[in-house]
Amino acid sequence: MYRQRRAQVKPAHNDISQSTPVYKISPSPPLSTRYLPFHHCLQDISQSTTVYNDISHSAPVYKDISQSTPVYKISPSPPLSTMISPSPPLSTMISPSPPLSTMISPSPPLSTMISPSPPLSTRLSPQSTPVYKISPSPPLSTMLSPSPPLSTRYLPVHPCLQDISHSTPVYKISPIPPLSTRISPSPLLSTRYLPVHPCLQVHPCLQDISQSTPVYKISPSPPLSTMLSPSPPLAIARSRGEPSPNFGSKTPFVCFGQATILNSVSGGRTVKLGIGQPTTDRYREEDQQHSVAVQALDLFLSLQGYCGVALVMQLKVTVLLYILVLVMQLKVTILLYILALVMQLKVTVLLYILALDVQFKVTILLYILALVMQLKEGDAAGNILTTVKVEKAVAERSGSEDDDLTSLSWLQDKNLLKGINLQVAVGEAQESPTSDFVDDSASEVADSTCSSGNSLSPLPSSSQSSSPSKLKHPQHMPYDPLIHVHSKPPYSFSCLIFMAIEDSPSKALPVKEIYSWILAHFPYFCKAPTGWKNSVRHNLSLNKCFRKVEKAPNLGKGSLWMVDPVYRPNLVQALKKAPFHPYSSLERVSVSNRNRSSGSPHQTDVLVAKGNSRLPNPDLFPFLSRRLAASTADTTCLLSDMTADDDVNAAAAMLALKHGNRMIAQKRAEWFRRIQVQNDDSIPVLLDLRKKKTRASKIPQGGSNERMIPVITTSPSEDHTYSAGRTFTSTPAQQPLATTSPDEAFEEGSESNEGSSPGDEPRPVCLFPNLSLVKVVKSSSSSSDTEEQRKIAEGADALLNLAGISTRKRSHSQGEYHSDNNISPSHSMKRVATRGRRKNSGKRGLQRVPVKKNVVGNHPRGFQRRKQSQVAININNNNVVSSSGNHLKSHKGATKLLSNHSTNENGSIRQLKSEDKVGRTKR
DNA sequence: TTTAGCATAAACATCG
DNA sequence: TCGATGTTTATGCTAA
Ligand SMILES: [Mg+2]
Repeated sequence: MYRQRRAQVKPAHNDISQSTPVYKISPSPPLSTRYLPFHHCLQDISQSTTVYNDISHSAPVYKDISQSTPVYKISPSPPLSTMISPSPPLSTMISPSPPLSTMISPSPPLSTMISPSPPLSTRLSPQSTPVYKISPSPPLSTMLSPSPPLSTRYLPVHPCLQDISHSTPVYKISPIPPLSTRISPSPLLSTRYLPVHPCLQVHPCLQDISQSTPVYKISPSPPLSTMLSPSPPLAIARSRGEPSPNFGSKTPFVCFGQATILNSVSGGRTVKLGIGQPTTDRYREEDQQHSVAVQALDLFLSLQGYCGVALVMQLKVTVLLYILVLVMQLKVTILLYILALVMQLKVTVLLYILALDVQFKVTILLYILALVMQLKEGDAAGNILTTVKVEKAVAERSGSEDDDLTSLSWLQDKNLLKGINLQVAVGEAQESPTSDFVDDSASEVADSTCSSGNSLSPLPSSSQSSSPSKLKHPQHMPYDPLIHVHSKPPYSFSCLIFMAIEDSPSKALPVKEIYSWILAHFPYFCKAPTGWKNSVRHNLSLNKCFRKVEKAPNLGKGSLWMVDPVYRPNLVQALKKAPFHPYSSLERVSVSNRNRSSGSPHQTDVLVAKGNSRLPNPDLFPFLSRRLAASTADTTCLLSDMTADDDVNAAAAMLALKHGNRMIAQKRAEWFRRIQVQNDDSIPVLLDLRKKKTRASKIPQGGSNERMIPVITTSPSEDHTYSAGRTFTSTPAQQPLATTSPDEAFEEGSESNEGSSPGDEPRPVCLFPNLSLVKVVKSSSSSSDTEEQRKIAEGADALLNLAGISTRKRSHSQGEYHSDNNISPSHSMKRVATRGRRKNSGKRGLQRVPVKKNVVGNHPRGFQRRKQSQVAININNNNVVSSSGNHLKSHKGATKLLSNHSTNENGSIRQLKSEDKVGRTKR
């Protein structure tokens, strides 16, 4: 089948591959930015010869492989994310022109790669026949304890290796310790192992290179999301309107249906597999190593395809590097992209492979990192950088076979997806180690209407790209915004905005920058309908968590938006509730594994706070990571110390502060201090930007000892949404200090008017039903104010500042137009005038006729309902315009209406909606 | 069924 | 005048 497809490869690809150096990855910046950078262990092996020389020169001391004593252990590489993020274009790295030494940056101490620490030479013993075995210290069995049969993970060894092994040292390449072990101590690492494609199944030639023991193992890679998310360049490029990385015919990587072996850097030949030509025949004309390589490659290719093989071989020295990358998409195109890098310098070589798949609506990326150590005698010039790319499209696939191939049926065949109906719900395949990757395609299946079936281009077609999936990314699978560009991010706009602002150095961004950030980090929006910008603005305006601050008039139009520090914890919490918040990916996997093993595969969205592991990737979110570090610590403290009733505990802490209760737990105080410090960080910015809003003028201090602290709730209902204002429930009567004008009285009441009504439904923060601001009186009796107290007081001050801000009615409240003279009085007057004009002109309110898309007959859908709701709107508007909050409160029905409306300003007239439904039902 | 949360669309105003 | 920005309202969907 695959051979057939290879025969169908477009000539253009062939031409390109022949006319341009294939190994020159891509001159196109967008594409290059997507490539993975060299791992540090790849860097400059040529210069860090210390260790290698030891090894190479002391070849005779090597132990015999027969002794099966682990000699080398290839230590796992650092988190891939650190390798990927700020990478220079790979093209610059892989370009054949520069010598390898120039490509390799200085010294990644190989010693750091090789563990345990004792020098290699000390652990090597001479042998007459230098057969080297590179194996990890722990037995494979211990490393792979709960994992599927090892045989499924072993890399095949081509017979060519056996031959070479006869004359040259054969190195046994030990498996890399699971990356996950470095990420999380989850015991269930096996579930993270990547499946091995059938073509990777143990080949007979694998058997017994030396001891009939498995030689290769594909080390599991960390979650893709953690590995691949960082690549902002691509997203940035997209956000700037630059064309998306084109894997089309101009890119040498796109060699559909053919395999290309590149031997570069050392001036090796470039050998290509001609389309439709027997690859083996061609390569038999090559020299030995190429022939071997080709044979191996051909073998793998002939085993069903879907695999990429990277082989690096050097004469008389054997290195096998093997990597599989699998990309699948249902019924459409499959792009398989593999980059394998192998460098040799007398000794070890690193193999590095990136597999990338970009596919419309279905994107599966498999990423595998392989490390191969290689020993070679003498020849220091034997550096070989070999890149093998096998890219393959199955656009022509049709019929059931396509489905089979694209629906991970081979996984089922291999019992990796036991009994999972991929067609129905691959997402159910939680038991599969590949479910994380499978689900994407599965999730896309539902709305996949793009079965063009003929799209060789890995990029989505125009029609495809115009209709990105509006379905949110499924929660049970890792999400990478840069990979799942067709899945709606599982973050709310609030979270997106929050992340954007937090990721900015100044913690304040204009809306345009927020757009840019979102575009850069979530390319989904590049092709999403433009309404999302409206949503962003809408969210900024309506969400109390975000505050508009004036910026210098010469900075252009618009304002800066920043996170209200008061609500920031809510946003943080909301972000953490997101299925794949930036700092959840790592632990998420372990949690997921845990759940899988415990038989609760569908609870993978449950996040477990695990301290610093929640921190965002600093490469991804440089500022956000720093910024959230403190809050993470706070949260960790909270989560670890506080019970589920965080709000209650927080409130208790507040009470303790209020009463000077020294009984407050040390950790609570510590947390509070941290909050204070954290807020102190932000307050100056906010206050500075909000100079016109002097808290002192609005919030009576009530004496030097009195402080008011906002109660920060963690109630889910008050996270960060429009109703976040409920967090600060305060009524004029009960919070007179916070009210200096009738307008403000209404504002406070309008936000939580039911709070003043006895018997109202309890609210989460109703531990202090009327206290959004808790007076904290610095205990005069505590004459021996400790430093801690002072800090607490400062924190209280800071929070008081925030309270001063928070107690002010925000601009989105119409009442503010009357009362807020601090922000641009002229502006306020304009607003007032505008509102009056609006009302008089009748453009709004009752006479506004929303344009509905869905109409029934000649009437917009919900016509009657709208008429009814408009009455409510009228009521509401009247109320607002007259600022007669009390009037509404006096009206029971209206109070109820406002109760709903005030708690969810966006969900306006829900009460009427329900009433209307009832009415219609009656009718 | 109700409610809250969220998204989306749209109208409209303001401003550079 | 136009586009970006900001506000507000309306409505639908979904999950709890
Ligand atoms: Mg706001």
